[in-house]
Amino acid sequence: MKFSRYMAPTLKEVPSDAVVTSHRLMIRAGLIRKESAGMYCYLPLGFRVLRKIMDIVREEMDRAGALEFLMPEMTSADLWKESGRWDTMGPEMFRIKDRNGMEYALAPTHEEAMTNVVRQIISSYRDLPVTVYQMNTKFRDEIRPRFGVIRSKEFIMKDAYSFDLDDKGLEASYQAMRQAYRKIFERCGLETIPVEADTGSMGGSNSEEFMVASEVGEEYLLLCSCGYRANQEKAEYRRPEAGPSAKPEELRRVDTPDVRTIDELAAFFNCSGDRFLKSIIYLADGKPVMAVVPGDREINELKLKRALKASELELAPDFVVEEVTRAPVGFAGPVSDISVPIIYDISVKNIANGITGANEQDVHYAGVNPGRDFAINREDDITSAREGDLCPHCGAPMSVKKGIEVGHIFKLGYKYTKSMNVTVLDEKGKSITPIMGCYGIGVNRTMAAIVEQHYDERGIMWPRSVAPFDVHLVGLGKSEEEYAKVEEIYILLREQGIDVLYDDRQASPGFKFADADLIGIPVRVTAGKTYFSEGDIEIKLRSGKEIIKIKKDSLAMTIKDLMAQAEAKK
RNA sequence: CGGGAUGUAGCGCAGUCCGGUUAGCGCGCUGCGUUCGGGACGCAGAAGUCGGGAGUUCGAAUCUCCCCAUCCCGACCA
Repeated sequence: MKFSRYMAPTLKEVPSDAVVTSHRLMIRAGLIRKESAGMYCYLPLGFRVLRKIMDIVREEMDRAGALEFLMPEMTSADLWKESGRWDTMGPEMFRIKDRNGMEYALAPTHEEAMTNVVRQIISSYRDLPVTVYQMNTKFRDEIRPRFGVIRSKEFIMKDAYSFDLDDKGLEASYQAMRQAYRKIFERCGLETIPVEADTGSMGGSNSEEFMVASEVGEEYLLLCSCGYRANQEKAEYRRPEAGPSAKPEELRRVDTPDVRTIDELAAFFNCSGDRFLKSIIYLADGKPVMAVVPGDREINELKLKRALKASELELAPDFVVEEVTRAPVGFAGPVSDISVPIIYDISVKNIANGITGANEQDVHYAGVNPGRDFAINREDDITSAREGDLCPHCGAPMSVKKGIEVGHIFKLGYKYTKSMNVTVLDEKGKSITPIMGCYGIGVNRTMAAIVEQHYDERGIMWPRSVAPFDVHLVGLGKSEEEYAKVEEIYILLREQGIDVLYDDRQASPGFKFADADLIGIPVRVTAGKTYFSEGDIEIKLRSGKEIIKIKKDSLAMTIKDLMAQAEAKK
């Protein structure tokens, strides 16, 4: 491809709305342009990269035996009603009507649609196991699209769904996908951290996310040297063996006029947040519950929901709090009698001489000791693990990293096959319900994540596997004759099956080098004055410094060797 | 949805507080010339509903009100 005929609008300056590195570089290198919030156009260079990623995904999915489909983007409301998600998906799902008033969803995911086709086709245990997949656009009315292509309203997802006869089969399908995912991300040049995850609104049990460590990640990961790794929303932690060995103080009432929040309390009592028993009233399936956690810990609502076995959980409105505690919001606590069930976080037990609300306006208790001043009848892990917490497996302190989720695999169970009534006959002619797994990769997000992991101050440094071109040929000719000589190289490389972007523009050398570095094609070939005088062509890797000089007849071979080496390193 | 910020040429910005003739600057773009190995230079140009609407005023990018859009921080997720 000749640069002069291409559309790769590189920029020196970044549009002011791009903040994170990958987003800035993708715009600067001319890969994408914003259409509007959360919607992006892929320009030719960007689309090439996207396609390379999709090719890798496709190869590995096919290798794992998955079957590729192409599903409609518009899915009828009936399907969603059948699974029950028409009501539960909420405003995140785009809904549209046709001229007859028929309702559809712009698919945010395809469990229903895939389950629906598959159930029409399978009828016997002989048809299973089967894993189907597609790469297609998903639509989500995100609360806040962000970070360019990392969180957008419209994105390409590879979504796969497995159908098995039993748990054992599901485990095998799940593991096959797990392996495929590892391979895919590895081939894309991405270092991923698989972590235990929550299953979210999709429903199901076992689940793992593939995370790319990054400052712009939206997830917090807890990592332990023993190999335990989990998403913060799921991560467990172990309570330290012995609590602080302070001498128990007398329980006493303290007047605390207008002191409510943990920050205000910490200032008032002049002590750190971990001394407080934060008591929050929730409505679990409509019924009030008090959750008590140390003041410096965050309640993890997912954990709490699970601990309470509730399907709906929300913070109680003020009037409920007032009713339950007989005091304004800010003075709740477990010491004085209270009529609602109380659940304690596991770390509450270790608090000595704590401080908590007295269920009375402007009064707190100090010198509060669990066991003596209140009984812990029900405790569970209901706060988020954090840096330094002890690993649930080995007890060592864990560390925290931010990550971008690029893939997610989970065992769905029977949620869709049951609600949508999918059955096959077993050997004995008896109807059985298959069990499902589901596996997603955010393709655009993967592209952004690759940039996040491969750049320097000059621009992107694409891994060869996903680079838009193999070679960036910089021509530095001045006369028509010199241009013709460079063009010979271009033709020669193309004839050798090498994908080359040839910078044939009339511009200064520095300008062309800067663009080459920005775009980040792994191999740069320069034909300039040493070529015109002595026939020396220069090869430089984007990731390296040294320049190899070479004659024209061995150029193609050398480049192929370089490419093969890069491949072998992986 | 709550909190914060921004909106002036394709991009980056100044001007707005304190209203006043043809709205500036840099990059990019067009033409000519000189350059040519790390974002060259000179000269000449093209390009603007000042986010939109209403209002105040002799006069509005600038003041007032309403609306819209975008970005950042929180709850959703690939």
